[in-house]
Amino acid sequence: MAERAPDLLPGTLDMLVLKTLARGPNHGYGIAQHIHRISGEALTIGEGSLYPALQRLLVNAWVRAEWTASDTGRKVRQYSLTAAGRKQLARETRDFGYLVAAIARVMEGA
Amino acid sequence: MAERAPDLLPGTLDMLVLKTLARGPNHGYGIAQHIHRISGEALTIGEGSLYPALQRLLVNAWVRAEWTASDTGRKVRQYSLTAAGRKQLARETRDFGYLVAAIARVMEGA
DNA sequence: ATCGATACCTCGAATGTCGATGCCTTGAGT
DNA sequence: ACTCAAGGCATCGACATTCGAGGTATCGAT
Repeated sequence: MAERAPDLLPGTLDMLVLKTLARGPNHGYGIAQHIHRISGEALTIGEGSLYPALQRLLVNAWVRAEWTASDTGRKVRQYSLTAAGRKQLARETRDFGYLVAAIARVMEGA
Repeated sequence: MAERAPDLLPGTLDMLVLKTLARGPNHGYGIAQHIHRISGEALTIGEGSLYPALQRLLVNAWVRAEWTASDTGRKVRQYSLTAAGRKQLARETRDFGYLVAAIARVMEGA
């Protein structure tokens, strides 16, 4: 019965993660927090969405992962964008723009 | 392995269908064609997506269906928007706007 | 007579999100 | 000393949606 608005537009998570990593390497939790904060708390990335997404990106070699020690000596997994990831980000950004523009045309009832 | 751009932004189909019906009653095929045409051929609604969507909308009473005879005497199923459907369209349109705005904030790296 | 467009619908596979759960560490509060 | 929140990684099963293919049928034109 609930008509909940989704936390996310399905299919856009990979793009958001790539974009976040384009600002510099980051770890999983940090990525989620950055997206949450910069979106004005509108977007909340659950861990059950985030880690599968990172796996996808790893498999496609769009990101690279490395276990490192954080400033406090704690182990964290640092993700960084690859060259292929940068290309993929450009592709997804462009395609997303096309789709939104197409939807806008329908919604404006031109 | 294919990096195809999706035909649709998942989760937006119901909204597009409701919006199309807001212009007046239409039948399934006509809805798909309208969205295809007005989007500049960017959006293609497969029938395997369309009819399940129409079922969802029927179940929620956001649209009404009626078997009628077309001008050529052929039976077609005419769908039309209900009052509840109009409200739902407003909701989805608003929520979609929020989501796109939130994504834009991330993508602009504000 | 057959072909392509119109028109309806269902099915299975693939994909992606989401909430719950589990494990571990660090730091702050009591 | 103990607890508990927060940070941090990850997986699992349920659920929804899209998508291609398949199935049926009518109509107009070749």
